[in-house]
Amino acid sequence: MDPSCSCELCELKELFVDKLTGDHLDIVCSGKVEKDFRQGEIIIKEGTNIREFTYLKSGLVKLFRSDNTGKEQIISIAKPMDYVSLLSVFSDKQYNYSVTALEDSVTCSLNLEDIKSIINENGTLALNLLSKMSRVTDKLILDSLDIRVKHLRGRVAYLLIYFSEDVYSSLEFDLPLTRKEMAEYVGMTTENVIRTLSEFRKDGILKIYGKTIHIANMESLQSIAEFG
Amino acid sequence: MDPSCSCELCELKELFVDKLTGDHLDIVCSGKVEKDFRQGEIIIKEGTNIREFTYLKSGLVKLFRSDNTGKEQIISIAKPMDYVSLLSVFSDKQYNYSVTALEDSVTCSLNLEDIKSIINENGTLALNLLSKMSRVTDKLILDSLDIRVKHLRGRVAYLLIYFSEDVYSSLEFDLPLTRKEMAEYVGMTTENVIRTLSEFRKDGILKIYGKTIHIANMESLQSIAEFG
DNA sequence: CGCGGCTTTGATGTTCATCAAGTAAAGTGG
DNA sequence: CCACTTTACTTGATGAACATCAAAGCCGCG
Repeated sequence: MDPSCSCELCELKELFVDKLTGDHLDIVCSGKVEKDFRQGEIIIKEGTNIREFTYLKSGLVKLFRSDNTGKEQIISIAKPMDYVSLLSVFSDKQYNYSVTALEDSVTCSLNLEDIKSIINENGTLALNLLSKMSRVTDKLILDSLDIRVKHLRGRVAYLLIYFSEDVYSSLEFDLPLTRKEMAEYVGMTTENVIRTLSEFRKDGILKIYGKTIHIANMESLQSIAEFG
Repeated sequence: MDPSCSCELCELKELFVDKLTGDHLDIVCSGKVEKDFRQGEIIIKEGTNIREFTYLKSGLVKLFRSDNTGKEQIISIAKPMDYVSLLSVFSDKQYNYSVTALEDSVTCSLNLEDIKSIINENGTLALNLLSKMSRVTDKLILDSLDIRVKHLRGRVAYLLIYFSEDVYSSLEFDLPLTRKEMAEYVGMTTENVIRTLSEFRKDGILKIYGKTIHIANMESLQSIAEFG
């Protein structure tokens, strides 16, 4: 293996690079493009052509789409190793959603045609991708179904637990979303996100300092997320 | 190609069988199991192990899951050529949803381990599956997002148009779902499904004879589905 | 028949969005 | 660094959308 290829150090290695050999590895390694994004910057814009296979190396991003009236709906929050361009990549010509950076982020892009032709010749890689993709979309679908049946309190609780456990691994963290974005994610209004947070604060479940959230009673929060 | 293999006649041929050769074809053809189901019968039960790759040859089925209180939520309606066991197959050990027949149906099942090992050696098939899977799950995700932002009238209109255009290709058809199931699909109550249907009838958009629906004004219905 | 499931309609109450108004925080230009 | 503007956040009041509860008609089936 080419020791000069910095993919050696990438966390995606085990999923991707380890399955490649010789020419394929060269194609991927030499064709890759790393990009830095500052918080708030647009990574992918709805309607543009899909030419690359992009994934997130570090940071945090949101996937969202705009409806006919211009209102935004957040589809998903993705952290490193959740592919960014997994949705649509193999089914569509154009992105039907946008991606922006919630925190400073680094992406790595590979030429999609290259990837496709490599998959064509490498079944193991393909099976890996199928499995990875299946996991990601399954979670997305189940989450979306979950959100639909929950009341507002349950939705907000759900979101806070997600950040606490899956993203920051801490009971105290800075919310990477505005109140408005939280609303766009779980399908409610900004006002009611705020009201629900205030209720949680009054009930002693949360301590809130602007964007900083401290979960004081995780058990209550979890039971609200489940049954609320 | 073995002329005795009835897969020759299957509609799935172009997606699947055409990509296979020699031994692989034999494995798939000889290992396949066709099953008949009567309306209402259970095809797949939530929680059982995934051992087969199952798809629908004819009929109509519903995918649904049961929440902790026993209430059912319909995830999707699938017609022939929409894979039945696409969700979860490559990511999970067990089904996290059930499938039952809405109309008399015929399925064909292949051994999942066989399929996986074939994919492992056949990148073209894998790429096809990736693409097919991507289309199916993308649609599921976008539909779920759509439903979340629509009002009740919009959701019911949406469902009626789906049956009229995608399933029965006719302005008049028999609803394969009970009112209760319609409610479970679009996330509302049975009473409000009925009320909404009655409103559409009073507005001259529908004619309703029990389970038989005649769409009298498709344009109105479409505009309700889009903006309601 | 009569029982049980599906359907329908009406009355009532709750949840949530909308509207309005005000405070705090964060940029922006002089 | 301070006035100024803009954007985010917060709270209360009101009304609309929707769920829940209750009751009755319909229809197939034993």
